[in-house]
This record gives sequence, C-alpha cells and structure tokens, in this order.
Amino acid sequence: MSTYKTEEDYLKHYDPRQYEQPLATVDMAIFTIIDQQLQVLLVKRAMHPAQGKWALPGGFIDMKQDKTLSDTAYRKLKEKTGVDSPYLEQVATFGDASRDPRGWSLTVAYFALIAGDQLALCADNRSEDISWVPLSNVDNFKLAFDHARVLQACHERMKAKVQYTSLPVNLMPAEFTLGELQKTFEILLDSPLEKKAFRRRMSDADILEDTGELKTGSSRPAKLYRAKLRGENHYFSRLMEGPR
Amino acid sequence: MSTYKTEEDYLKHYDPRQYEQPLATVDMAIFTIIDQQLQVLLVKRAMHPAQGKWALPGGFIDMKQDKTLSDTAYRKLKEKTGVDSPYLEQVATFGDASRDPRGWSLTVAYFALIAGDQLALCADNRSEDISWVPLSNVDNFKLAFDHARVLQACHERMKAKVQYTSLPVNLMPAEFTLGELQKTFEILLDSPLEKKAFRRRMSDADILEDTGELKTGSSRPAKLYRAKLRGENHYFSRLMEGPR
DNA sequence: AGAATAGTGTCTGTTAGACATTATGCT
DNA sequence: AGCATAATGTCTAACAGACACTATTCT
Repeated sequence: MSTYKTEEDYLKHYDPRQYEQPLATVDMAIFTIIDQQLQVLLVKRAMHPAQGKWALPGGFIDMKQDKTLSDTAYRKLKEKTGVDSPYLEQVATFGDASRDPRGWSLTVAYFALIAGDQLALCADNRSEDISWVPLSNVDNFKLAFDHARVLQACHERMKAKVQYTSLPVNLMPAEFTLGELQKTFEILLDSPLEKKAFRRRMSDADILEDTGELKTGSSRPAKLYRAKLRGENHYFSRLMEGPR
Repeated sequence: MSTYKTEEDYLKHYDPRQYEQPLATVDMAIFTIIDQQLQVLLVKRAMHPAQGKWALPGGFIDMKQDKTLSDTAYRKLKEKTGVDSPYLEQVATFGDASRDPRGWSLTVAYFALIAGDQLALCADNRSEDISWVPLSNVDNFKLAFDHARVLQACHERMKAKVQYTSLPVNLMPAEFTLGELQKTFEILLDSPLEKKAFRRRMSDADILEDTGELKTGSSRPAKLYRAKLRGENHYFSRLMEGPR
C-alpha cells in the first residue's frame, strides 16, 4: 500500500527526477527512390558523440514540443526534408546500456517513405552534411551508434511489407502508370515481377483509380492512376513471389 | 561544431541529468490458454498512480539490473509468473505527454506466450492482486493508463501472426497431438479451421517431429509430436483463412 | 515500317477448402 | 457393436506464374 492517501497527494509529492531515466530518442530511416535506386537519408553528426560519423536522422524527444512519440518523428522528418506528410511507420525500439556512450539509452525506430513528387522540396537541403545514399552503398558508411542495426531492421520491415501490402504506392507521385508502380515494387524488392500477375493483383485489390488521363512518351501512352486512399495499405492474402 | 576537442572530453563533462527524459517502462501482455480460452495476466496496482486498478504487468527499466530492454521484459515476466523462457516479442512503443499522470512517458509493449506445461509454475502466484483473465472478459476491467490500447495492440499483433506463422506452437506443452495444436490455433484465431488443410499445412512446413509415442484417450490414439525448434516461427506464404 | 512499351488472353501448376472415407482405440 | 476421434483420399475452385499475343504511339 502506498503511503499517500490519494493520487493527487501522491502526484503532488512526485518528483520525476527521483529516478534517472534512460535517454530516449527517435531515429528514422527515410527512404525514397532516386535514379531507379532505393536511397536512405543520412546525416553527418555535427556534435559529439560520434562527431563526424554518418547516422540516421533523429534526436531526443522534446517533452515541451512533442505531444506524442510520432510528433518527434514528424518533427525530425520535417527538419531534415521539409516534407510533412510522408508515410510513417514505427518499426521497433532498441535499448541497452552500451549503444550510446552517454549511458543507458533507447531509440524508437521509424521508417518513412517520401514520394517522388515531394522530393523537390528537400533538394535545397542537400548540403555537405546530409545526403541521400543508395542502400547498396550504405555498407561503405560506418554508421554511428547501432544505426547499422537499426537501419537493417527498418529495411527488412519495409521489404517484408512490400511482399504482402500495397506499401510502394506511398512512394509514388500523385499520378502514375502501372508500369511505374511495378518498377517501384521491383526496386524495393530488388527482384523482377511478372507483369500480368502484378496487374491482376492491383486490379483485384481495387486500390487504384483511373484518372482518365494518359501519360505519353516514346511509345504507347499508358493510363494514369491515382491511389484511392493514401497512407493506408491494402493487405494481400498471399505474398508477392516473383519468378521462381 | 562542438566546443569539446575530443569525445572523451565531451563525455567527461556530460551530465545525463542535464535534460529531463521521459519515464520509460516496459509493459507486457502475457498470454496463455486455460479452460480452452485465451487468457491474459493482469495485476492489481498496489501503489499510486492508478492504485487499485488492474493493469498489464510491467514496470520501469532498471538501469542497474537490466543490460537491455528485453532484460526488463524477462525480469518482469519472471517476477510475475516464475517462467523464464517464454516466447517473447516486442510489439510497439507508446509514448505521449498524458498517458501517465506523472508526466511524459513511454512504454515498450511486449507480448509473451506461456506454454501449458509451464503454467503450473505460477499457480502459487495467483493471489488476490494478480489474475488470469479471459480475453473475452477483459472489457469488464477498466485498465489503468492506456493499457486497454496497449493490450489491444498486443492481441492484434498476436492474432495476425497466427494467420501466417507457426506461433501457436509456443503455447503447446513439450509433446502434443495435431488435434490439440489445431484447437490452439482455433482458440487464438477465434475461428474454426479445416482439419485436412491444417494438417497439410503443418506437414508441408516440416516443423514437427513425430515422437513415436501415442496419446491414448477415449477414442483412437493420436500421434504425439514435438516442435523441431522452439522459439522460432515458421512463416507461411499464405494466410490461414478458415472456412469461407 | 520498326521500335518500344501498354495492355490482354489463356494455359498450367499449386494449393487451400470441402467433405467423404477409412482407421483404430474405447466402453 | 457402436461411438468418438484420428488420419487420409480426392475433387474443386481460386489464383499466381508463364508467356504469347494484340494495341497504340513515336521516330
């Protein structure tokens, strides 16, 4: 039994500084496609610890500014990219005594997808200390803290979801062709897909809307579609398998 | 640029109390099957805040005792149930300014599955203030904090995984029949399954081992199986759908 | 015309659902 | 024998993979 009569009484005497808490941060893997390649945003750390090392964008929860955990994620994302309505998904939380030299720390990892047509917004941010890096090249960066592990978890979760949801739609501009959408799936999965099977799957899912317009190019024009609902994924009952 | 020359220098002057951190806890939904029903362990809070209310077992990360986040989860689980090698999976982290009256807090939610044959261990723990509650009855408990939401997330994740993994094997005793395993799937999914489809699925997955023994009862004896590997799940490429 | 990409028709193999049938122990 | 449950045989519907074929625009 508590020594306080009421909860108000207890709270009046409660000092949050009584017990030291772990450091709490949010880190995120922000993915986009540039030059037909999956890329992730990395920042070069300006301050200690791990000064000069590349890391996932992120930072401490600001108990003043952030009402919720995802506020922290959205705030960091806005700071780094200027984008404010990406697809955002929490992946996992990593916490232990040694991942940060400042002490016991935990980080809540998110991944974000930024559509091609939002990318222009953050072009001016491409300074020396912030850069899109192809995932195929990320091994050449010695990431700070345990960010290699965090990034891997984000990448794996994202790839897994591409196999059974319509997740890649979130990387598309407002209007796109089925060919472009398929290409996006293929880049994320790093594996080719059958055209007919892919189109059947999309058609059965009923998640796309014909705009009535056509995209003309160097060959037969393709129908332009838009997503019926953005931000929400459709779940398929089978995995997308690709050629055997 | 930092004002410190080296990282050592920076760390020497670093005071973790400089910035107040959110309260960090681990909460868990511990599931088992009793009386052919899915049940979850709830504890009655002995202390403020939310004194007297029922809640998911959990508590603060102990930076002294716990090397990692999952250490906290295992420690709490051991304290409440006596079980020390359950199936344990992190679900999500919930954090905001208002979920705990003491201030900005976050909780990392886990779910655990306890096999039938480990249950005896915690029978003596069934005191007034800790109890297995059928999930169908949990709505009658006004859970503390945001634990209703946390429990719901744990339950949904668990149910979803039953549809495409061999997760329910972790709720089985060391040896079991296919009929018993199917019954466990059905309890978790809250939906009947086709016997032949179920057995074909298990057989194709090649995750069970015939013990050579039989379980006799009031009718034809059934073969006893054991899991080839405990703690690891098999992933199916299709969802288990049940009758249409 | 020929290149290039969009879009469709259709065959096949795999597998889950349905349900009938056989098997084997118990009382 | 008759009941109860275990275990299997087998038909069918659904659907993904494969790939050929047609369609439409551009140069």
